[in-house]
Amino acid sequence: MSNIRDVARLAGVSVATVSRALSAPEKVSEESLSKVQDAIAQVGYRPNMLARNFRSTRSYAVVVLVPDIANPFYSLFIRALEDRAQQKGYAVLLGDTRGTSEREQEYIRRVETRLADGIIQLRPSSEKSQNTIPAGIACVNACGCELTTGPSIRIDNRAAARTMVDYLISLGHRRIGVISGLKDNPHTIDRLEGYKEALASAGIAYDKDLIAEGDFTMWSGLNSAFQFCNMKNRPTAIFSMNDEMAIGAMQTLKSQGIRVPEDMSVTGFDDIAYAKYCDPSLTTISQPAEEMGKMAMDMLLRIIEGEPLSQTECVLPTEFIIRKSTGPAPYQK
Amino acid sequence: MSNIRDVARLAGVSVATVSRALSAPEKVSEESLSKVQDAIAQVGYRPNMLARNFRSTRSYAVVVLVPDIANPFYSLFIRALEDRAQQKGYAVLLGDTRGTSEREQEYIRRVETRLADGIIQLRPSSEKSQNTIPAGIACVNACGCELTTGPSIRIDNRAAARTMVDYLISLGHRRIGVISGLKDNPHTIDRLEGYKEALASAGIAYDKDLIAEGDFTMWSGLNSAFQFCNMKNRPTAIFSMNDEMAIGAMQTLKSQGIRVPEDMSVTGFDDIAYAKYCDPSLTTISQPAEEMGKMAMDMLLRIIEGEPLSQTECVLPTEFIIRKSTGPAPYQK
DNA sequence: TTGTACGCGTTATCAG
DNA sequence: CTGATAACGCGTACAA
Repeated sequence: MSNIRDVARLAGVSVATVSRALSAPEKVSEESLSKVQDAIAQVGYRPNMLARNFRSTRSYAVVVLVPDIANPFYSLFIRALEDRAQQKGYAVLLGDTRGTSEREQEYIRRVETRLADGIIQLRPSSEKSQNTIPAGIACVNACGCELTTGPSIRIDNRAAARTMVDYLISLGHRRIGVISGLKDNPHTIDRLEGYKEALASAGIAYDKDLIAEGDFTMWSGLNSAFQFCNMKNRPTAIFSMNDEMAIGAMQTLKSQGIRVPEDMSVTGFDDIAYAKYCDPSLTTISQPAEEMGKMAMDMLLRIIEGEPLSQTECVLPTEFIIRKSTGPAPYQK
Repeated sequence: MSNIRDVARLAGVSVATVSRALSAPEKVSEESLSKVQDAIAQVGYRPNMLARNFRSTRSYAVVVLVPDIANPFYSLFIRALEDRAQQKGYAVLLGDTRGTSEREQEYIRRVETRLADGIIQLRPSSEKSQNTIPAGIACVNACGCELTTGPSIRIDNRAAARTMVDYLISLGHRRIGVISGLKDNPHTIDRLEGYKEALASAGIAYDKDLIAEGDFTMWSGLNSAFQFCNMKNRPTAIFSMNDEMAIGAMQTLKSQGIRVPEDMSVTGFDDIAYAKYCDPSLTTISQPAEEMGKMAMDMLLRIIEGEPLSQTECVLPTEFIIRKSTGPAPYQK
């Protein structure tokens, strides 16, 4: 509970000297410095960062807005973000929005009231999905899409999806079901685009009955898969827009006696930790979450500190990972 | 960028009145109130919380120390903690320690320098595993064990483990392998105690060769399981100290042609989301993470605000969940 | 190199 | 009910 004045008094110097001893030791004589250090140790002085932040009108904290922290895909991002922030002396304020814009508003308000210096957005935003973050607030989207406005880090979702579907087609699949995210989710849109491109270039007609709308949860994957099981002319492969839904879908298929990949191939997206361990292990697209988080944080801090940005949008490469959930299309009568 | 003085000037009142209009509107006349509100709207005033916090020597933030945010078990806790903190007007500072006490120190320092008002510890701590949190810092362990000192929320790990092993024994298993966490981890110690108790009361001798040390990761479960596969007299059941290791272990068993549960039963601990969806679904112990997080946060905020604690240690009930990874012991020659 | 003095935006006290 | 003013702890011109 001691303050800088106590230290100054004990050391026999002024508060200014103590302040300098802490933030710019080279501007203080050896003698004063050691006297100050002794005094600090003696009274157990800890600078009051609340006061320091107040003075500098900076909180040295950054809000990370995440739709759901329990989603393992976001966990990877957050770990990278936190790591980087810590390195640079910033704190991460966790903002689990639970998908509601109401909660999002509360966190935005934290920036407006100076409790945070900026925002990392972990939700794909575009012009359509109303971007609720007011202009004038430092913000980087670490998980963007093609239509994202403002600074962002992203992958090429369309190209990645296309790669995946091209691969399925190369295995002989012609009827390829899709388990998508919510219809208006920008990732859904980009990835669906890639799916359509792949079909088109193989001369396969797009059939909207092959699109099942999920919401990126395992549970929705489980349900969507039933839709395909019950079709008279069911698909021979399922392109799921994330790993969790793919895993849920495989569960359903197994329960219906459909073998993966012999009877039906299944693919995921994201490459969460579990994708490698599920049964069969999942063919998927790996996102460089670590790298993306790091870059997003760097970009945000640069904006906050008023440094120039070399680029405002950054597209990182994905990795296509073939595992055991995919195989040749079964013979169709 | 406008401050309370600007508002006061525009509204034609004093700064004190503006301050009161915001924090105690009932102490201000209707007339002044509306003048103030108009002025606030007009200049787009946002109170500077940095100044407010400085004034009140409180940051209204709480550090959540977590060994690894990517661990799905902790995610559930964090979600509950964040939810509760948000409700009560506190922010959550994410403190991913990556298991290092160095990082832990940095976050403790944040409390000492007033950047946070207290700490939620999501690591089982005991007298032995040196508790690095200095006295005088408000701290609650949301994930305690029997030896945890200070305020804590926990489950009865020993009893839960015993319930699980009793169940395996009731299925006819006599040789029950254990995949433990690190040896000195308090959870490991408590759960191992429960294991031993169950064996003892069934008159089964404890065999230390049946204990494989893991580290709570899927990978370590995968490895540990090999140890059992290769034994001449291999166990008929594996009691894994968390779900991830159990899932890893099942992967190994499958790869070795050992069927679960026909040839070998496997059990987990925690009941993470995947436990229900893996194949076969996992018999496990469910911890009330939501409730635990909520209670831990409530307890911490009570300490911070100087309110009396009705109890300093709280033990919550677990749920024993039987799924498909366990079955009768196979016939042994 | 060092010290003095002021300001940052807010709340609390106290007198009106 | 209202207003003037003194804190809160720190950084930093400016003067010495």
